Amino acid sequence: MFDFSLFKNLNLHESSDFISALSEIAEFKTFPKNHIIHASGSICSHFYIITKGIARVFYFKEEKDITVHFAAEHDSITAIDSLIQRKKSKYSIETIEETETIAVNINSLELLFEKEPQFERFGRLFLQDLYIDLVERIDDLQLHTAQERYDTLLSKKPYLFQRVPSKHLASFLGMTAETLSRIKGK
Amino acid sequence: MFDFSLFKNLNLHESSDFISALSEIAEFKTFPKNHIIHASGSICSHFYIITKGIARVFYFKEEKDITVHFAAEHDSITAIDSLIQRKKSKYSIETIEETETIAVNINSLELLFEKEPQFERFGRLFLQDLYIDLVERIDDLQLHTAQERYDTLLSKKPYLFQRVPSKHLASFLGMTAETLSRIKGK
DNA sequence: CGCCGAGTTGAACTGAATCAAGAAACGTGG
DNA sequence: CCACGTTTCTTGATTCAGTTCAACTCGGCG
Repeated sequence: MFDFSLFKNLNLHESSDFISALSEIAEFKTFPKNHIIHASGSICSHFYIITKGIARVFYFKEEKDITVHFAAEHDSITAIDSLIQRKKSKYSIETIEETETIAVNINSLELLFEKEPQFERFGRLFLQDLYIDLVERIDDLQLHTAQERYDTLLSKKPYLFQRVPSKHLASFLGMTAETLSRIKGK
Repeated sequence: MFDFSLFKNLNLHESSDFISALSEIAEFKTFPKNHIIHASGSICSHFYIITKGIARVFYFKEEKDITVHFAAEHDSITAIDSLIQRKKSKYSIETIEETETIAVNINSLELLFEKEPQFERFGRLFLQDLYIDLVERIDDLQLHTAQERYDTLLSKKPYLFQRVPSKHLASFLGMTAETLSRIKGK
């Protein structure tokens, strides 16, 4: 069985049955640095829990590479639009460091939800967390200056500034690389 | 039984059992114009499906009244943070016109999910729709000009421009009332 | 009729983007 | 392990979209 305690969104006490079931449809996968785990335009087949390393979700908007999500140890990562709508994803997933993951096949997960409806609960709770994250991100983008957005991210996820190229941080923060550089220089 | 065909997020063919169950925990409620249905700082007890009228979700950020959601006929409205986290909401809900709703008690809904886990599916599908909406909103705010955001909303929900005061549209679009006025004036 | 909030219009200001050029870091092959 | 070319980062000058502030108009309602 996999060690799902590595995944912060699961509460082990409440969900050991689910974890057993999950283990049966999961497998270890390791990817080298700067590797495209999932390419946009295809349906994303897996949901990944990162046990080591760091990765990002991004897409191209008018030729610009926009990062929308970072995931490090204990985080999960997937092409969320594909997972939700079961259609080709506009997002790609790329490792930033060499990355070790527990990969859960999404079709198998759907089958599990059908067979054991009580596990739907975890799908819902997981989406709820994602939703809250997204709401905070909107607040941030709509109501704060570049400096404030930088400060917020720095306090929430300081390790990103050590491990991720600035250009990706800049697009994630909704500013140009130049602006981020100037903010850092102070 | 209530006519849930009035709610676009439910597919009647797939979910008639769920609709029967939902009907038993729902009731009609009508609110006058400019009425606060739910006040921030309290836990939101209901989830509303609007059958007539229009309402908005808003909150105060540094004294400014920010609208984050509009709902008209066939839409649902609730204080989403309260619904998800079962805690005091930072959002308020206010009618813009006289509004008729089907009100579903959230505690009853939770009990229903516990008793009939197969209904969790609807909770998940509903959240998925919300999530997709939110992702589109982030894209919009982060990557488009005020003019483009105006154009997008005008094509998606033209009726808002007839029925909602401009100041609320402006805050929803992430711009000042002055900027919106200038854009409209062209 | 007069008031007040909402909407409009103009002028000045500003945060951040763009454009440009140079410096530093990176990885790739010899 | 170094040399080279490419990408990333920094720094400066300029521009621009959108905000702020202020004055004025309009429309609804007591």
